[in-house]
Amino acid sequence: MHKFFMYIFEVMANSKLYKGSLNTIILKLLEEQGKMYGYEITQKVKALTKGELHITEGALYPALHKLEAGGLLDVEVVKVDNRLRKYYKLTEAGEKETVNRLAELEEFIRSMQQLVNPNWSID
Amino acid sequence: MHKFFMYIFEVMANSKLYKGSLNTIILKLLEEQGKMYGYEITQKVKALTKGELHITEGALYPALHKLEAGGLLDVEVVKVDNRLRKYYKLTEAGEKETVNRLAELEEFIRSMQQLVNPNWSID
DNA sequence: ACTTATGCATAAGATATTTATGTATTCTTT
DNA sequence: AAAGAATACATAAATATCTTATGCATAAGT
Repeated sequence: MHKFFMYIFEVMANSKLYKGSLNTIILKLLEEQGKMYGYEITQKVKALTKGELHITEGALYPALHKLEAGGLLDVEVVKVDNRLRKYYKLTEAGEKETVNRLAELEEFIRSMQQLVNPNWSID
Repeated sequence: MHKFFMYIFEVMANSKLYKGSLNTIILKLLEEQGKMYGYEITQKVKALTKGELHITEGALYPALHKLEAGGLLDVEVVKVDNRLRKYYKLTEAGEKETVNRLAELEEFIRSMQQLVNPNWSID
């Protein structure tokens, strides 16, 4: 792709990822997909959100390591085409935590809609 | 209220405020209400979200000061019952910025729903 | 050959929040 | 009347989460 268009795309794709949502996104994707590796997650998020949300590697990899350290994820290292892939999947604890995080996120979204879209609220 | 029940309430009300959303909440409330003071904002958010979202003072006051310093808010100090109130309202720049922030937030919510609620997505 | 894409990683810096205090007045309950 | 709770502001230290920058290495495209 030409550099100019890449620049344009960069600017367009600069939609904010609200802090705290990354872990929930990771957990949810793993719940759906079974297992994924880091790079795959970044691409999947781009695809699902049509380029709106951009997961940076500097955020993703530390997050994966932390989730693993916290016992929510298991890793399996695989070599494909002479390159490493680290496949992550939910542990049992991870599955339970995913339910909680999703409930929290949905609650947050509901709350935000009450604030932002007050015609839905009672008062 | 008894300390035990306050504790219980504290725990219950511990729903996460995703980082980055506070400024947008402030701007949106001011857009709706015209003018508000800090303490009023904390109470309004509690009321609108039925206790789900809890804006801490340690986050709110610095945020208000920064929005003011950035030219998005104007202040008016009023003495009521021998106590100070600092009423904030949107400047013209603040009104414009509110539109942008709300659009960003709605875009974020849309993206999250695509991720969390994939039955709405195309693929 | 050179660039882009794939795939991992980490460190430094920025930023937004929580937690912990602090001050002071008024209202409510015992 | 005393004590606690609510009202109203504020700030500093600690923590968390992210961006930006950088690094390494292989494969694929141009």
